[in-house]
Amino acid sequence: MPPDGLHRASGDATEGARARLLAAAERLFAERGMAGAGLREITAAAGTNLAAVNYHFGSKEKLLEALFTQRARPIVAERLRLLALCRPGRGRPPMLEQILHAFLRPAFSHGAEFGRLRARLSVESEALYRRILSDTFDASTRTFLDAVVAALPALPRAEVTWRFHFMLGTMVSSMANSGRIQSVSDDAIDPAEPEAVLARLIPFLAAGFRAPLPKPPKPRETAPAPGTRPAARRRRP
Amino acid sequence: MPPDGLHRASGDATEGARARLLAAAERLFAERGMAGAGLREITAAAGTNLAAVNYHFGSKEKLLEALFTQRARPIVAERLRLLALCRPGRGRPPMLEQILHAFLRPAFSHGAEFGRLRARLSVESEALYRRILSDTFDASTRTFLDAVVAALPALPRAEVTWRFHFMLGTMVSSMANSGRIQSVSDDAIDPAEPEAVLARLIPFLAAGFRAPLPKPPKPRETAPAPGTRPAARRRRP
DNA sequence: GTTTCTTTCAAACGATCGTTTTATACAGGT
DNA sequence: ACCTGTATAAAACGATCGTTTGAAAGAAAC
Repeated sequence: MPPDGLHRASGDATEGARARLLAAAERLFAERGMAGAGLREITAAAGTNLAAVNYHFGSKEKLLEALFTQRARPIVAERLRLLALCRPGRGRPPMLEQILHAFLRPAFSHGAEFGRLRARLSVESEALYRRILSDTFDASTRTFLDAVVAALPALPRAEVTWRFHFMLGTMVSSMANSGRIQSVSDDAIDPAEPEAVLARLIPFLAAGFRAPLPKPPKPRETAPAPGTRPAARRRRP
Repeated sequence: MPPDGLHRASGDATEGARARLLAAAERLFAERGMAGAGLREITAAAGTNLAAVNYHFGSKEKLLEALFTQRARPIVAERLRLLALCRPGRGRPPMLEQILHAFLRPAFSHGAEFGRLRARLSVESEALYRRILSDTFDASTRTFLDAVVAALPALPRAEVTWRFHFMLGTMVSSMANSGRIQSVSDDAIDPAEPEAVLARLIPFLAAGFRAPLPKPPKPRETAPAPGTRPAARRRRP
């Protein structure tokens, strides 16, 4: 019988199996996906029995939830710590680059496997995965959206929100491909080091955030190019 | 017995089953992933028998390959067509925004499901999936990288390559989340329309591409922020 | 009609899936 | 020793997986 609902959440000496299961699940979920990584493979990599996952966590899905609630906490904490350290620029709000650094650095410096796993969940459409991501990262993300909005007083909040989502996509995709960009281009580009990625990513994103406002929505009919399908069945509310 | 290797590749009147299987696979692969979507679910959605996939395509993986080689061709063709239409700006090379539009528009206007499927494969690490993406899109992508390099003569090619990868990540993530951005922010942000996304995405990316060069690599130890450790696991606090 | 090729169908194949069950080993408290 | 709760072990559960088989249906040519 399992111990209790929290499954001995307090620190213990015999946490070996739990920790090894979390590490193995992090690696294999990131490599093969949630549906692709089997419990037998995970438990074999962790050196435990097959039943260990259901005993310690309750189910495969609960294992993923426990993995996220553990790995995300230090990332979110360091983000907020770095954000609090941001000093204002010449004007009142902190420099945009500082905010972006506080947001992006913890995401890149807490393990590439977890970054790949986050990227996997971010393209998932199942409700469980979207809820896990939302529960673990939405609060701090909203805090940083507010900070970026404050740092860009010339832009309306809606526009900053768009660009913030673009930034999230760039971040997630860079985390997913961290360590392997070899395709397209034979240039020496080796984003294994988080600092090397951030040194290029932050100026790129900061310039994008500071881009002038695009022209307001011209409601004109642009004739779609030949061969393009309508691409969307839009539901009428 | 299957007809032959190409399985009647030429247009035929009785292509109903093949086409319906491709459409159903596109939707379900995008929704549940390659490992998550079963052949029974796909064939049921297509209105065919379970054995139809193995008869018409040979295997589940071959179905995915056939799906990509069919869906990617019009996208790549329209990309190159729009690129050829790009007119030079004041200087010699075409405007960066025109190039980005030629690259991004076909990706967003050829079906949201296929965009989500591309996003799924882009975070996959298995060799088959990376090869499918590489075979279908790498050639045209390299052409556009060259065009962007030519449009930004002040930047070294390596830096443009970094930013091009950032752009690919933003594009893929925006395709994956097309139609559902509702998280983070309650602002009215509805990226169902491709043109609405492009109108915001292209200025954002163009400004990022035109960002000044980041400071050259500080070759020595820059003291990392306190508390941040280089991605390793840490001991009990 | 028959013959031949193509496509569809129902059924089954072995393998693997997540989960559960049953039993066993090992603690510490009394 | 005895009991009690915790952790691991091996085996089996039913379900689903991708694939294959062999027969039946359909279509066109003769």
